This record gives sequence, structure tokens and C-alpha cells, in this order.
Amino acid sequence: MNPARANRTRKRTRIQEENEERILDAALEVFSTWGYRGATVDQIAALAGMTKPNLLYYFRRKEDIYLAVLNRTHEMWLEPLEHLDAAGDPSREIAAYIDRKLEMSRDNPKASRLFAMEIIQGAPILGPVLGGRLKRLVDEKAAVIRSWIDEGRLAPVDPHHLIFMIWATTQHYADFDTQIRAVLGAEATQPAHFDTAKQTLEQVFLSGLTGRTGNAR
Amino acid sequence: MNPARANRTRKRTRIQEENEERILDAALEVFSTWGYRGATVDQIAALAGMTKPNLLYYFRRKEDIYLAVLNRTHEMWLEPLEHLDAAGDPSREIAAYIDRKLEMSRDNPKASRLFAMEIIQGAPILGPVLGGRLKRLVDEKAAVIRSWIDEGRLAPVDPHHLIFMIWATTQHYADFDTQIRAVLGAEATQPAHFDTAKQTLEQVFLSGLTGRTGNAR
DNA sequence: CAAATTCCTGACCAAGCGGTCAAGGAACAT
DNA sequence: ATGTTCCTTGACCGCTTGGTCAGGAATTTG
Repeated sequence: MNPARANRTRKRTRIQEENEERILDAALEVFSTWGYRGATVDQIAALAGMTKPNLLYYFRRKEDIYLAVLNRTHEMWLEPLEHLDAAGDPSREIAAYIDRKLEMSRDNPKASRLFAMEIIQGAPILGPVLGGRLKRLVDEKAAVIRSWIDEGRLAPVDPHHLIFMIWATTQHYADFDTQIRAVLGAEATQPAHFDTAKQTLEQVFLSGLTGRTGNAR
Repeated sequence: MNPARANRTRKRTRIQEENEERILDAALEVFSTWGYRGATVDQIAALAGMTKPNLLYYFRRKEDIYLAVLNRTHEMWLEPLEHLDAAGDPSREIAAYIDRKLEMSRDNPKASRLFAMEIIQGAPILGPVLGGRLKRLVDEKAAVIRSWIDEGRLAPVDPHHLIFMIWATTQHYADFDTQIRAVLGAEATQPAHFDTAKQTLEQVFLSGLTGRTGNAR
């Protein structure tokens, strides 16, 4: 397993740092749109403003680029759920979780689409993470939600599927952005409809889970 | 614009009918997993049990296969929303809509993933449909929902975003099937967790929109 | 059953793909 | 400024890709 020539270097240089970042930015853009097989190294190199052999000086193989960009975004992806606090107020915690996920969809839609593509393709790389760390994290937080339900502080719903619902609704705004823009039409530009989305999600989830109404009309 | 040789034929033969169907089935499988660029004609041909030149006898170009398979599934995709009936009971109508969408995710996950890939890639083909027929349909049904809200029969939420929420939560079970299986683990096989999903969705949506609780615990 | 038509295939092609390499240019330490 | 290390590139390679084509095998038609 030969490292890229750039990594045979004594220490990390400034140019290395810069170029690897440019490559990963470009790779995120390209992989998140075309998927692993649909993306080409030439495309990534062009978007990063360099020649293909130059790119391959930093990442020896296409797969290495993919792994690197998945790794770079992977933590950010798991993080929001980790902050769900068993000691907090259920409604507030769930609302805050929805907010964090929605912000991720707005600020980093490419990362969301990258994971969407990876999972639709059967999660060839992320598979072990899904059944490992992610499963453990979800099971842990599902137990928290279940305890809230048992204490009568939340309507009785299946905690795992509640988490799926929150993932689905929030990530939808990143993954299906094209469709949302087309359906909303000119009426709504991006920053505006995210606020409406946030209100709608919190309204439905919170009153659906606690009986209380979130935002009055 | 030369048609495929099979279409230069006088009338549609039995063999044509059969083979085109086999090709479209295979194409749905392959395109829904790999996207347009990631899919190869060889792959589709192999899955359809024929040679590549034989496949190209029926569809002259890769793009023609993609268009045909999108067209074939396109109606099915729009249909569930069309049945939302302004004259019906709001809760019942929304529950029925969720059911139909969830059934589609269970019975035809590949079609769902095909559209997901197409939209993530910026809807190069479906774009006009999204801003055209789909937008008109959604606007029409959003008006129905708004009238229900104005009559006080539904909590005040943005109708467009409510529809997005239903799309997101139901399609999630098709598009992210891999992730759901990984997270649920061995505990849940497919037919079983769809029931739980249905109950959870209806509970959250219905009590979130009407104050009433869907299924008691 | 033969003639017309439809169906199928191996061989092939140009273009695009991921990846290599030798060699020249920049950047840097001393 | 000079030797050393790092960076960049054009030319190239073998393989896969979408697509063609001539001709033979099946099937349908009279």
C-alpha cells in the first residue's frame, strides 16, 4: 500500500495543505452530484484547478479521494444527534435537534447529498459505520426518548422511527433542493423558505409529540 | 433522429414487448442504484439476459433507455397525491395519502431511488416536469389543505412544507433502506418495520395537525 | 415450406476512463 | 547561490465505455 508521493514527504507543507483542501472541496461537489462511479478524476481535477496527474500526486487513487472526503464530513454528520441531552426538556431538545439538522442541510447540502448517494448505492464504504457507531448512537438516543415517553413527557411513538422522521424531513431540504425550488417556484428564495420549513417542522413534531402547539399562527 | 431498428418494424411483436419490458426492469434496477452516468449499458444488458448489441437493437442510445424508464415510472410517482380529496375528511385524507406513499416505498423502492438520483443530480430530465405538472398539482393540493386550515379543521401549517414532510418521511423508507436496516439491525425485518413506520407517521402527523391522537398506545 | 421479416451476435471502433512516468520547474534550507 | 526536496506536467498505457455493422439465426407470414 504505497502512499501518494505527497505523503512520502518529510512534513506537511503549506502547498500540500492548500491543494488537498481544494481537491477535497472539488471532490465533495463532484461526488455528491454524480456518485462514486459517475464522477471522474478529470472532473475533480478541473474543478480544483489542476491537472489530473497533479491531483494524483496528492491522492494516488480515485477511491482514496472518496474515502478522504467521506472521512472529512463523517463526523459532522453524526454530531447533531450526539447533543440530544437526556437531562433537558424533551420538547426543547427535539426542537434543538431539528434546528441543528436543518442548519446542516442549509449550510452543507453537498455533504448531505454525498451521504444520500452513498447510502442509495448500498453504503459500500459507510456500511460498517451505519451498523456500528451510528447504530449504537441511535439506540442510545432512542432509549433517552423512550424514557421521556415512559415518564409521560412525550406521546408514545416508536423512538427509532421518530429519529428517522427527523432525518428524513430535515435532510430532504438538502437532498431534494432541486425539487423544492421547482415546486415552490419564484415565490420563495432559499433563506426565506428555510424559516418556513423550520416553523412547519417544529409545529408538526412538537404538537404531534406533546399535544402543545409550537408556534401560534 | 433515427428510431431503434426494432421500431422500424411494422407493428409491435410479442418478442419486442417482452424484451423491452425485461430491459426496462433491468434498467430501473441499474439506474436507481448507480445513477445515469454510473450505470453502464453492459450492466443493464447482462441483467436483462442479453448482449449489448441486442439491447441496442431495442434502444439505440443509453439516454433512450433512461428516458423510457423514467417515463414508465413517472405516472406512478405523481398519482398518490392526485387522490387527495378536497371533499373528504382532512385526517382521513392525509392518513390515506401517507399510506399510499408508504406502500409505494415498500412495493417499488427502486422507482423512488431512481427519482431520488435524478433529483440529486439536478433533475436534468425531470426538471420541466417538476416545475410544470408537479408544481401545478402541488399548488392545487396545497390550496385544498389551506382551505381545511381556514375552516379550522387542521392546525395552521404551511401546506407546501407539509407535503414536503410527507414526501420526505415516506420516501425515506425506500431511498435510505440500507441505512434503516443497518440501524434497526436484526431486530426488524422489512414487513414488520413498515407497520411500525406507518403507525409512527400517522401518530405524529395526525395528532400534530389535529390535536387528536391517532392510535392509542 | 419458402420467402420476408425480425431478432441476435461477434468483431470492431473511437472516445473516455483511471492511472503511470520521466523530466523539468519552484520553493526552500543552508 | 547552490544543492535538495517538493511540485507540476505532457505524453502515454491498458482497459472500459457507448455505439456500429455485416451477416447469420429465428420467427412470422403467405
